[in-house]
Amino acid sequence: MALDVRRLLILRAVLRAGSLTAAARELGWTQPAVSQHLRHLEREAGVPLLLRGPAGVSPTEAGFVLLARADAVAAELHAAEEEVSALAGLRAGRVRLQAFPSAAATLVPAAVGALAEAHPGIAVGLEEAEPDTALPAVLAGDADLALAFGYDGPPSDLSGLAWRPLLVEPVLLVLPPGTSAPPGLAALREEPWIGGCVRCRGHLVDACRTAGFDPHLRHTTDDYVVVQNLVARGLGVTALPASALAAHRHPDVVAVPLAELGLRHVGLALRPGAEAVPATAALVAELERVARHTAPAHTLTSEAAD
Amino acid sequence: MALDVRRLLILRAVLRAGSLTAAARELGWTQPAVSQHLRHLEREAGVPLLLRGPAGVSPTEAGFVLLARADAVAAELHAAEEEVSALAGLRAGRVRLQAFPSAAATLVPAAVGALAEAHPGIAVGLEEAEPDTALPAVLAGDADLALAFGYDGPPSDLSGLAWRPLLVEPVLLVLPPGTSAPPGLAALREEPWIGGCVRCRGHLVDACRTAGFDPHLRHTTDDYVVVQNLVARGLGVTALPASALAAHRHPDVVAVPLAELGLRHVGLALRPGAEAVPATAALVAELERVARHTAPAHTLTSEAAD
DNA sequence: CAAGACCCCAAGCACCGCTTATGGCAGGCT
DNA sequence: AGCCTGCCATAAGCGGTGCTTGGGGTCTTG
Repeated sequence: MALDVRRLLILRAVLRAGSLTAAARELGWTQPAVSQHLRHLEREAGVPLLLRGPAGVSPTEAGFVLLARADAVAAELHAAEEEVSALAGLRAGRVRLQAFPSAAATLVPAAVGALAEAHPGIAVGLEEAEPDTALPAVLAGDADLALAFGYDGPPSDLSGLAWRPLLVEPVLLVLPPGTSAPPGLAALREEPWIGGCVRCRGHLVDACRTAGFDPHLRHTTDDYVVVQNLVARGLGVTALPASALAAHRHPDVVAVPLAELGLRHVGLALRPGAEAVPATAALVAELERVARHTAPAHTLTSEAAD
Repeated sequence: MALDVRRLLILRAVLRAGSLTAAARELGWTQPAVSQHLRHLEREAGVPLLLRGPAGVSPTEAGFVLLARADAVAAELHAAEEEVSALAGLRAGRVRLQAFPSAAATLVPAAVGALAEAHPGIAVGLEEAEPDTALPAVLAGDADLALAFGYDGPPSDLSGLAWRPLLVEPVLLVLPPGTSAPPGLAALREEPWIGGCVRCRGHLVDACRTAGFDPHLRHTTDDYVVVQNLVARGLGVTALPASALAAHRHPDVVAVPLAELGLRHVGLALRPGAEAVPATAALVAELERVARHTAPAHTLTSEAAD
């Protein structure tokens, strides 16, 4: 009593063609092949579906009922092919991207803009999120792509995710106006420090400890505009990655590269296999292109020249 | 790019189960079987449909789209099975019956009534029609069943139709009140005759010619009530099959059997194969049952005893 | 009356599609 | 840490589905 869907579609072909022979021609088969399928289908149905006449076949009531259902199935199938074809051809698709603030301000608009121009059907949804929330979101399937970072290497909590590095950028010391570049981090041991996001703060403390002191964290904000305003007023010193300064640069603060602050590795995290999804792949490619073009400016620009 | 419907349903099972292994269990297969089907489906689609994780799979956008389509297909399939099952179980169905007047007045109501009681879901549509129109209607598919007749044998124009005999009935001479049974047809050569339907008229003329004369056909009507009223007024004589008299019997006319008038063969015409359609078969069986019970009354009743 | 259309049936064979067997990978338990 | 147990993929083998060819029957058509 379980009907075979394929045979339902064969029945449809037969009824549309008007005879088994004609249907077989359309399907590229021989007539007995169609005949056997219909016999099976009739056995499954338990009811005759066709009346065989000398000039072709005509549906019984059951055949007519199944024809209507088969038409609906064929329509669904056709629609499915259309939709998948649109997804494969980048005429449709949706990518949910989570990115940390400074990347959301620099890389993302350029990449998403270029993608929107090349493929208007692709809808990119951006959500600003630090790696600590973005990576689990991708893992849980709540996002397709996370623009994340790690210090001195990829993020450590990439369990089950693939990592595609985009760029490596220096971390710069950010000092109040008029300050001259210190010889090293240890020279700033008595200064009040401004901490950024969780991950950045942790890295800053690590770097200071390596330099031999625990920094006095007087202020904490993950907003790179706020940070620079505080520094500009002389209320503290801090460290910022190059891209944060590229996103916004307070004209008065002094930014100098310092090897002790290490490097920030920016990249994309996605679930294994997701790179083969066309829309995702297109956005990844666009982000990689943008990163290639902007990375040299970040990594090579000597901010000390300011 | 042509998607296989069955694989669509397999994808559905996988996404509902959450993993290939679980889906395989549900389908009664092994895991690699499901894995291969999905690989084929993804190749057909040209797009990844699933992201494989360590704890099962989750759909990509394309997979999600196909899932929705597969759900619709499954729903259609299920509905198709329901409908066919109802047809097979006589819980639904429609039979278009064409019957000649006297059968429509006797056999049909009894049979259709019994069928309606036994299977309320079966809808019988009756159309009154002489064999000359009923048989072509069945052949053309405009009717499922024709209650028809032939004189001295089944109808001659059964090209391509199957014939199921129901009963054989005598044709009776119908005479005005007070008339006594004539020795033979030839004794009525000078009487004014009343002709019935085309086929009946033809048979009457044939019988008279065999008896050696051409009958004077003064009146013509296929309505057996009208015929008897004319006879009752002494306006002519005629011949009527037993079932016409069973349907309506004018109290005054005299009806006597006469071998020269031959026998009328009543039966069912249907397209070959149609007897296997449950609803049709049920009506056929009911008609045969009714005919078996009423036929002896017709054939054996001596109307001359009136 | 033969030719051509339609159908069914039977037998053969190829390939699809399932199975078994094996390996890799990630997470969770002891 | 190391094993164990999920998960999935791959490869090889084999059975059965499902196609083909070949032949026969019936009804319409020229």
